[in-house]
Amino acid sequence: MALSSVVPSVSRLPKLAEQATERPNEVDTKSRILDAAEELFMEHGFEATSLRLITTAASVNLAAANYHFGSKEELFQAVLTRRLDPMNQDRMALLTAYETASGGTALTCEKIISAMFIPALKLARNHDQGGKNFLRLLGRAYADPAPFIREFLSNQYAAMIARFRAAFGRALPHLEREEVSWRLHFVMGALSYTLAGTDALKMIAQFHPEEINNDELLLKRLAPFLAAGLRAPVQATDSHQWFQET
Amino acid sequence: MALSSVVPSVSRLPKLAEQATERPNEVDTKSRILDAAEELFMEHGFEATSLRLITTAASVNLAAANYHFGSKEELFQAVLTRRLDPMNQDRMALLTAYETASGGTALTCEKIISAMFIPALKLARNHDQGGKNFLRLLGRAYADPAPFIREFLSNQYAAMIARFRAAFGRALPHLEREEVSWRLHFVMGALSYTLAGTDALKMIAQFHPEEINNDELLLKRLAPFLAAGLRAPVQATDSHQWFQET
DNA sequence: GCTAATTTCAAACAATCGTTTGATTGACTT
DNA sequence: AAGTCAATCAAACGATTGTTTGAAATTAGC
Repeated sequence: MALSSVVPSVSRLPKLAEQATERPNEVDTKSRILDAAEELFMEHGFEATSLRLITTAASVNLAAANYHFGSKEELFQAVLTRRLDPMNQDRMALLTAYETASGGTALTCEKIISAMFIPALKLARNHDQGGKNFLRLLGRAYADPAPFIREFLSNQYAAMIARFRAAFGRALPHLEREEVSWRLHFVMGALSYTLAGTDALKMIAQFHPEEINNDELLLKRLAPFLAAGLRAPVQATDSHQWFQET
Repeated sequence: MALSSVVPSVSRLPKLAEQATERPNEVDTKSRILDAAEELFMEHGFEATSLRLITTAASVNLAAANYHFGSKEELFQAVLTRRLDPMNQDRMALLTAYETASGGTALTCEKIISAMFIPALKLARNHDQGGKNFLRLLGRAYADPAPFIREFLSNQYAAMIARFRAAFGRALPHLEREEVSWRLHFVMGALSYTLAGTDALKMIAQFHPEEINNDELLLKRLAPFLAAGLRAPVQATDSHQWFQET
């Protein structure tokens, strides 16, 4: 917070021109902290993860976390932005590509859902970068009550949500704007819950213990479910069919 | 933990036969702690809520929390059990009532979803008991990474989940067991995410600022979405229609 | 009214938290 | 070679955490 520079210079990073064959996993302190923090925040949550746990796992000094990121909250935000920002950029770029390819005709729900999920899937496949850990961390962050987390995510997602709400509105012209907002909300809910929870992983292990590419299997189950929900007929406002006891 | 009795006797609870007109909100220490903990756990999460915050809000001594509940974790579990156990009992009882009423014919998805949601709705309507706070707390707990929370919820939900999975299996005979498990998982996800998040409340305030009975409006949007998703056609296992780039 | 059990209370416990400090290291510029 | 500046380090900061203690207060049983 009172740090002189959140982005310090690169004078002493990797001993400069060291032999590349020396140690392949040797990266700068900043990235080591981010990697360790990503895994530990996912495993224990924000409050329950101490900076000492993170810096020990990263094999760096305790003060390095505050030096490079300012505070624990800023470190958490840095962990999220590192992957979340590119992913949402990919989502919007893919949606734009679909729309220009289709000419003037409205996109199908399937296409729009693909534009949301393919970038997430691509991130999850980045095993060398621990992308799968990040998706679970993201799902947890979405349910975290801390105000600074909710504000941060709200800002990060605002542009993408607005973009996809407009696309769904064109794909489902018979739905009023409010209904489209609700259904997009439910889509995001089922997605983040599935990515965050451990239950989904348990189910995959139960039914397909040999399966490696978990996330594609997961989204292949989720996508038809969501597309059908999006296309559901609207419920009459005064209807009580759902809530009569018998 | 090392307490002599987690369930102490009732020797000094409400000053015994005090005048009922004295103070209507005068309840025993144990309930005061539970009420304050329910609200504060929902607002700040488990780790970020200190026992001093809880006991101060409840106007009781700090040591009373450990005396009556043993530990902070046991207090959290007590907060959950107090409402979760009766709600899940209600859900299963309602499902049984529907099944006996229908004779031998299988229930519709709408009926089964009703059996899941009506008890939750009934709990949310208990304004004198702060039931709405509890539903949001429950949704947050479902995304909490703490192992003792996940184990506890898994045990609490196991019987109900198994009961409803069987009902959905009979309602959707064309789906294989694995697919039914997945879709039930997605239903639980959209529900808990919607109940836990603040976004849903913001949307209600945005579109219906005058509306009071928020939860019924919310579930009236959610139920058709989920029912359509449950009835969605199955996706071919080798199909790639969802994930091709163009 | 007396004893025993239960509950409340103020105070302290050891441990851990995020953050800061000041010195030291090492690579760069001039 | 001297000096500059970013980076690392051990150590400590004050504050807060969950939990425990032992005495005081209140109630229940007889």
